[in-house]
Amino acid sequence: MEDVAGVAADQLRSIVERVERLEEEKQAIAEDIKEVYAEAKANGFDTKTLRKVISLRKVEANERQEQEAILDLYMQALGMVPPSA
Amino acid sequence: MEDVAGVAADQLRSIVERVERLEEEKQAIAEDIKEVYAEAKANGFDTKTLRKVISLRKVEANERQEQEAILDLYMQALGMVPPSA
Amino acid sequence: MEDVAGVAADQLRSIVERVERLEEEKQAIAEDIKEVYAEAKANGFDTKTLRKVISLRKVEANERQEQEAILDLYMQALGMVPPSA
Amino acid sequence: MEDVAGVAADQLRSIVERVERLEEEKQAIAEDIKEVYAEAKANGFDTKTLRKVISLRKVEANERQEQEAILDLYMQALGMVPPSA
DNA sequence: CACTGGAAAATGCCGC
DNA sequence: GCGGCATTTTCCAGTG
Repeated sequence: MEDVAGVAADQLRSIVERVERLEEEKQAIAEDIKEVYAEAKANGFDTKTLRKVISLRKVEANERQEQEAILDLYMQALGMVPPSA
Repeated sequence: MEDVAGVAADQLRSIVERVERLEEEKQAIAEDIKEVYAEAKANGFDTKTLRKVISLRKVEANERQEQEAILDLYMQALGMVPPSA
Repeated sequence: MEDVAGVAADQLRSIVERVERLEEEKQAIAEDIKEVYAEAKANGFDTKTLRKVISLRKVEANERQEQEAILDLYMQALGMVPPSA
Repeated sequence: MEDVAGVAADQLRSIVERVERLEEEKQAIAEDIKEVYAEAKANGFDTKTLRKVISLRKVEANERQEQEAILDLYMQALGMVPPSA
């Protein structure tokens, strides 16, 4: 018989490590972002406004994406192929 | 001069792009994490418990940090320097 | 009927008042806490360290809770029921 | 000699206990507020909008207060007494 | 698909 | 007055 519990334990350890590793990376990037804002502030930019601008751009990007998705849908319905991806 | 309405447009663009790039990376990592959980689930692990385990480990690490921080404070109060960093 | 623009005005007023009342109480307590710290400072205590001590105690309590929560999860996973509450 | 360290320890304990007690009360009130929102939600109100309304009222209250403060200032400058408080 | 719980963002506060 | 930190609020993903 295989060492079932041992295998599960190994898997578990692997999962936990992978997640923790990824979360560390994510955290590191979050800190990079904070640094960018700090630098921007040091250069006289208002971070609150900056955040709002970036947030707005994200919303617009989402909307654009949705519109493209709808467009693709229509094109598929018409038997047309989408431009690229 | 490249200023538009009194702000350095180039700088602004650079900041926005850097933040957006970093946020994309962050998002990509978040998706990687989701994949790990999905795979774990497919292998029979209970994701809720997994998340709790990882959360607990984080809390424990956090407590260790807090203890160190307070130790440093005590040492400062006693006029001792904390050991290097 | 007391509805204005489709909403129950009386109910709305009641909700808003209750929340605002509670927020006032909360704020009052926050000020009490500040007073305690101010008094402590006046008696020669270092507030930063005090805050850290209290914070650490909170983290410890929190970890205990997390451990109990995960224990419950394990017991559930093993088909055992947690001991009442 | 008085038991200096002992006295300080007593004071410290007292401070910590008072703060923790107050924070518990604050937390209890926070939970009451959540309950009010939950109840409101159960009655069909949109909590996000409710929060916004209450937030707006708070801002307006602040503004009113500031205006009154200015008014008091002017009245003092003119040798007039403020109405009550 | 609504709800709960946890992560992220925003705000306010304290100390320097 | 500002920078960092803690709290609070908001948002979003996961769950049932």
